[in-house]
Amino acid sequence: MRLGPGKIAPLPRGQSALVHIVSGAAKLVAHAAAEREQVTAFNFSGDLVMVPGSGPHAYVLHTLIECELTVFPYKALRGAVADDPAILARLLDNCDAALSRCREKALMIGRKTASERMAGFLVMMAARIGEPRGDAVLLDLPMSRRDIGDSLGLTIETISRQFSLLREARQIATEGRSKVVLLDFSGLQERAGHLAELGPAFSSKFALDQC
Amino acid sequence: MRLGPGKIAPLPRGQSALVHIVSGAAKLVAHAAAEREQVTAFNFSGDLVMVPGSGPHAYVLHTLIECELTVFPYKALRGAVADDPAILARLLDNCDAALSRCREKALMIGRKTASERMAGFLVMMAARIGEPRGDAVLLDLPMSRRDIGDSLGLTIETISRQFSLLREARQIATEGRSKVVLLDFSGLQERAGHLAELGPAFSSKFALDQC
DNA sequence: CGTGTTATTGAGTTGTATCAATCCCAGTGG
DNA sequence: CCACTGGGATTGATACAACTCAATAACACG
Repeated sequence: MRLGPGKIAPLPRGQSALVHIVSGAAKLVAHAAAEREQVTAFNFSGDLVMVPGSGPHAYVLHTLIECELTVFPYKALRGAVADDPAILARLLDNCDAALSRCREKALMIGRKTASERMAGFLVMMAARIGEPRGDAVLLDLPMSRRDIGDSLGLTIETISRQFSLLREARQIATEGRSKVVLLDFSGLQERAGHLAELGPAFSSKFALDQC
Repeated sequence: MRLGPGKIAPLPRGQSALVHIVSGAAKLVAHAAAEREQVTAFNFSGDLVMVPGSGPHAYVLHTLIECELTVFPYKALRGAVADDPAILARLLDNCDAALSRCREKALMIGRKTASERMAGFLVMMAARIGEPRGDAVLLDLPMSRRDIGDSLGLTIETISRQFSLLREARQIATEGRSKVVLLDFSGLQERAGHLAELGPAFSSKFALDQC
């Protein structure tokens, strides 16, 4: 399946789906109420995303840029591989990594300031899609300020102000709407309040989804 | 392993552990910084909890009341069952349920008001440890106001004020510090902003952990 | 080079945190 | 059985971080 940017992935209704992002970038969105959305995860090429089909809130997978997707109805897939230890183990490791990231996200949203969340987001994105440029890291973010806000539990205005503060602090530089240069990576980690480096669950490999 | 109330479960350092709560109740705590903790999950008898051993923040399992625990070093367990599809499938389903709950929690913390979070918490706890009493549901909460606050990303004072508001609204009644009677369950669901009933991932069975 | 969308910046408001007193229970010992 | 006691809970007053509303600026696209 190929989708243009800003599209909603057509998934089977009423049941969970496992989506493989062959290429592109997407966001998994939970709908809390009208005009109140929470971005559960950002996903990039190679990721496997579990999209819940039932529960107290509705989930939707939005493309950020053009995407190639492969969609599996989860229940059927789960039944078909019930006696294939290799695939089960792979799914388990993916799910475990996604759980770790989701917990980190809950901690970030629940107990961190806007400044700490912003720095944590940039460090996380650097681990996912950052390209080293000497001492600095180059990021080309496919998501809007609104998406970042919906991911961190903040408003677009607060995101924008945090970008401005980080620019003033000379920890980042921005080029256009989407490009960000992380000039002081260790400073950002410190600002994020991280105790240690990000582990394997936060890198690109074996990612069921990203937070 | 048997532990009294308010104890920290002794787990192997530097590696992840899978803990089976044979009996009792516990909380999984993430340490953001001094005096800033996030309760990642509450767990009750029968639960399997994954306690991450590495990552950007430190995790600890605290008992709330007396507990019997069985601790497995996760890496060793994961290696030992690598070709056992039944156990892998069980772990996968547990992990999947935990991920669903953690996502709901992230949504709750990121995009809901104190009132909605409090109602959501009570509905969630009712699904876990509630006892029906005619139209009402009886809850005996093993955790303190501080624990609830650390779980919902709020302070003890805000939790206390929300309890008072719910009492004034005649949606709950309280007896002593720990007992809560949910007098208007559907009203609480509505207040929580839930679109549908809680699904199987939120009941007691097959719970890797609770949010 | 318009034109519409997204981002930035400013001013003012608000929900929750913080600080500070009580108050109330659950143990403990008399 | 009941006073004592200490930690948790409640309530009130105030502060502040982030939200909301509003106006301008910057970018991307045709």
